[in-house]
Amino acid sequence: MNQDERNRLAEEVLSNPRNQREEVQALQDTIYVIGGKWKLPIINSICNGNRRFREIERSIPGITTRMLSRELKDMEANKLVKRTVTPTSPVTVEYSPTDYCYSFADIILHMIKWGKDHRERLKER
Amino acid sequence: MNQDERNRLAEEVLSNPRNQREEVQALQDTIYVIGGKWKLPIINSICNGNRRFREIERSIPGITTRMLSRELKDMEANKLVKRTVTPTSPVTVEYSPTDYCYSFADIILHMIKWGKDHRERLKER
DNA sequence: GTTACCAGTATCATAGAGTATACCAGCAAT
DNA sequence: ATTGCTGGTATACTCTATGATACTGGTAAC
Repeated sequence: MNQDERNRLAEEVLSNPRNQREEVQALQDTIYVIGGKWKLPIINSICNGNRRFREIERSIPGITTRMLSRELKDMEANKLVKRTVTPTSPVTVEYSPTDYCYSFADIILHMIKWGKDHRERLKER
Repeated sequence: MNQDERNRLAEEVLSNPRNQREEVQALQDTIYVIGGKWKLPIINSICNGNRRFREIERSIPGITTRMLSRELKDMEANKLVKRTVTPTSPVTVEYSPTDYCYSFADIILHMIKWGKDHRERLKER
């Protein structure tokens, strides 16, 4: 992201000093939806093409079956993912991203970038 | 953020499918640093020009003195903010953002934008 | 018939994130 | 002398997000 682009976004997003309250609100709303340790990694995994439960599970080191199950339910309720069951035998379950889910792409990309830069910075010492 | 810009960022950040692990790592590192309910609102507040303890506190509805105190200590230890004491009487304490702190600007801007868009979406129903 | 994969659920335990409330010393203004 | 500001601490409590472990019912492969 270059400075021009950042300025444009800042101008679009940040209104005037008076609306700081509104901005904090917006920030906290977002944190509420994608907060916690696993939601963003899950969104990222599904947006990266993982669809099946175990596939998603394996793609996220450290997550437990229980947490994945809970988060996916939560995210399905919030229309972040779509759960499709195909009645093969045994049943095939697929999770797919919604448009809503993709609306976090920018945030996730920036967070991945930050994390990578962070590692680099640590290495340099 | 337009599609071109997004593609450029995606290309820069997302390597190839083989490095999904690394991406999850990067994402989780970032979540670890700015996770929780208050860190991002605090960073945002300080980057917006708030400097004094009570000033920051008042700018973030709902936060308690204790949480702000804890988080600021944590963030100072992690070089996210700088604490300056001026020996006036009584002493004046100022918190100021470091460059490191500003490196979250993009993420915060996008999260504020997401939160605002989210509210709009809810209104429309 | 044993092992392994799928998509989960059930149960129990726990650290630590977050809340509530009160309090402190130093100073200024009324 | 009382109220209110500053920059916090202290104590006690709740609660929920997360972790660990085990289990299930169906299927297929060896």
